[in-house]
Amino acid sequence: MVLRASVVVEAVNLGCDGVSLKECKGFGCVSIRKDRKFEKRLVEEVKSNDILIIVGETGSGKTTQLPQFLFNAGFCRDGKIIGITQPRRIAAVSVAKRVAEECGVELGQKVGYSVRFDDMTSSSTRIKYMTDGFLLREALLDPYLSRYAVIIVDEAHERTVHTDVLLGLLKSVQNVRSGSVNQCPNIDHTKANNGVMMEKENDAESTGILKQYQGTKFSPLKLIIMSASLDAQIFSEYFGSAKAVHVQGRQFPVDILYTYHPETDCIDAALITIFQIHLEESPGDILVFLTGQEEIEYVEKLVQESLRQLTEDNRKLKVLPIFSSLPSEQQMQVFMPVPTGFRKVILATNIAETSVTIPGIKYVIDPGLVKARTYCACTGMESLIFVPTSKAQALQRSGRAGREGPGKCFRLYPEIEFEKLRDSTIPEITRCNLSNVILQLKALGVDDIFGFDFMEKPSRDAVIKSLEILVLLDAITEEYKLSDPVGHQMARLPLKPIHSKALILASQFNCLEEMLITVAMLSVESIFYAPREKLEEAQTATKCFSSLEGDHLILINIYRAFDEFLEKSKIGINKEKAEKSLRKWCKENFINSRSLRHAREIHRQIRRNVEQMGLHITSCGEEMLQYRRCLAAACFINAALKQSDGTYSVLSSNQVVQIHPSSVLFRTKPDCIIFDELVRTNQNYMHNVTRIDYLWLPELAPQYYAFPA
DNA sequence: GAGCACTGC
Repeated sequence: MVLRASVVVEAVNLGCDGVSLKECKGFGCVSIRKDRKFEKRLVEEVKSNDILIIVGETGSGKTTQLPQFLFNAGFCRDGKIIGITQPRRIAAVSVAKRVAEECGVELGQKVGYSVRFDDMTSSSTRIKYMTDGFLLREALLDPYLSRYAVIIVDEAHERTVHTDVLLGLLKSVQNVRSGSVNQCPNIDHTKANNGVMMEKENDAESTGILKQYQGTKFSPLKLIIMSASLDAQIFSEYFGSAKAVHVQGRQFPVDILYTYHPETDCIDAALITIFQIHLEESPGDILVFLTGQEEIEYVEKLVQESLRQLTEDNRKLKVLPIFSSLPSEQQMQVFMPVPTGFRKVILATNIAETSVTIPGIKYVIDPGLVKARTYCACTGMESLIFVPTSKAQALQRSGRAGREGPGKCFRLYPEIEFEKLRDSTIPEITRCNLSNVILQLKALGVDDIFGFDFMEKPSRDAVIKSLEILVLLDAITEEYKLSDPVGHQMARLPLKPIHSKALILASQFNCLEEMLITVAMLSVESIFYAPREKLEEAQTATKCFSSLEGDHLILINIYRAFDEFLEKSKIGINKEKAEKSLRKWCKENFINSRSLRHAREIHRQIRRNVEQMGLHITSCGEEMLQYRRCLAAACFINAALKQSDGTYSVLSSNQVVQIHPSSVLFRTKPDCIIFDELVRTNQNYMHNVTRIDYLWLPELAPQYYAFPA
C-alpha cells in the first residue's frame, strides 16, 4: 500500500479575514474591529444607511449580536419587529434559542422564531428569526411587511431561490415604504393592494390589516444584507452602491495546503491524505467532503481495507459517514465520543458544510467537487452533475477546521485551480424550475416578470416556459394575470403548481381525501428506505402496499396503512408514543420514517389550507378510476405514450424516456401513463407513474389535446 | 433493473 505520495504540499496561510478585507477594498468597505466601540459603531452605520451590507464570516457574532444591538438602540419602538432570515430551519431555530438565552428571556417572548410547522412567536416578539421562505409567505398576506422596522437577510451569499426572490421584493418594498412609490421598479402598487384584497376576502380576521393600509404612510424599512462571500460588491451594486462594512471573525487560523499537480483520482488522493494525516499529524479529527452516498460508502470500504494492513497501534481510526438520507440515529454517531487514543474520520456530503457542525475537527480534506442539481426548461428534465466548488464554498469548508483551534485544510487541487474557481456558487434561480417563483411573484402583485429587478435574471426561455405551463394550468390568464379564483388558490398552497392544481380539481372529482395524501407524499424525499444488503427483504415487505394501477396509489396505500396501524394500537394521542411506533412501523416496512413524518405534517397543513379555501373534502372510496381521471386532468402535461420498442415518448416534448425501475409499472408497461417528474441519471427516467386511458386526455384537457381524427 | 448534494413554503 502506498501511504506517501506527492499529494500534499505548499502551505499558504490564508486567514479568512485577510481575504475578505482585501476583496472589500475599492468600493468603500470599512473594516470594523470587534472592540468596545463595536456595538456603537454598527448601530450608527444602520442609523445612517437605509441599506447596509455586512461582510463577516462565521464566528463574527453578526447573526446573534446585531439584532440585540438594534433592539437596545430602540429600533423596535412602536411595537415594530426586527426580522432575521436564514436559508435553513435548523439555523433559524438554534440561533433564536441562543439569543433568547443570551437575553435571559423565555423563547417565544421577546425573542422567537417562525419556520414551517413550527411557530415560536407571540405578540411580544420583537426579535424574530425565520427562514427566508417563511418571510416570502408572510409577504403574500402583508406585501409591505409593515410589521418590520428592520429586516436582516443572513447568508445571502448562498443565493438560494428564496433569498434571491426576497432580495428583489425587499428592494421594492423599501422603495414603497420610503415614499418613492413611483420609482419602485418591481411592484405595481395598485396591483399589490388588489392582491391583498383578494387574499382577505375569504379571511374575515385579517380585514383589519387591510384597513391599516388605507391612507397609511409607511415607516421606512431598514435593510441589512449579511454575506460571508468575496463578492460583497455584487450586493452593494444591486442596492445602489450601498455601504459595506466588514466584521472580523473569531476563527482560528487554518493552514491551506494544495497539491502540486491536479489529481486524476480524487478518491485515491483523499484516501492517501486521510492516512497521511492519521499517521503523521497531531491528534484531531478529520472531515472529508465527498459528493454523495455512493462515494462515501466506497471510501468507507477502502479505509477499512487499508486499516487492516496497518499495525495494531496505527489502527485507531474510526470511520463515520454522514449524509442527509442516512437515518438520524446513524447520523448522530458522528457526535459520539470515540475510545481514548482513537481518531475520527468523518466522510460527509456538503451537509457538513453548513447544516451540521461537528466538534473536534482539526483537519479538512476538500477534493473541490460537489454534486449540483440542474434543470432544463425546454425538456423539464432534472439531472445531477459534478461541478467544482466555488471559492466561497472552499472557504466555508476550510473554516470547519478552525472552530476550536488552529487547523489544516488539504485541498486536493493546485493553488492555481483555486484562483480559477467562481467567487460564489451559481445562483439557484438560474438552474431551477421557475413555475413556483413566478406564481408567487404574480400573487405579490408583480405582473411584469421580465421587468422584475432580479439580482441575477433567469433566462428568458426559462421564464417563457414557466409562464406557458402556468397558463395551461389556468393559474394565469392569456394576458398573464393571476386568475381568479384558481390562480389565487394555487399561489396560497405551499406545493408545486401542478400539485396545487390537482387538489383544486380533486374537489370536483370527489377525491380530495386521496389527492391530499398523494401530493403530501409526492412532496417529500423518497418514501422507501432499502439498504443495499436488505433489498430483497424490503421488496417483499413493501409488496402489501402494491397496486396494479401505479405508484400514486401505492403512496396512498402506505399512508393509510400507517394510519390504520396508529388507530389499531390506539396511541395516537400520546405524541411520544406515536413517534416511537412510527419509527418501529417504518423499520418493519422499510419506509423512511423521516419522509413519512414529513408527509404527515404537510398533509395536515394543506388539509387546513383547502378547508380555509372552502373546498369540499370528500373521498372517492373504492372508485379509483375517478381518482386516476383526476390525476390525468391535472398532470396532462406529464403524459407519455408507449412506443413500439417499449420506450415511452413524452407527448408534450416528444422526448424518449423510460419508466424508472423502482416503479410498480416497470414491467407492466401500460400504453399510456402520467408521471410526476423527469430525472436524468443513466437514462431519462419518469418517476412515480400511473396508468391512464389515452382517450381521457382530449376529454379532460381539450385545451391541450384533440381527439384522434 | 436503478441508485439522488442540500434547502424551503
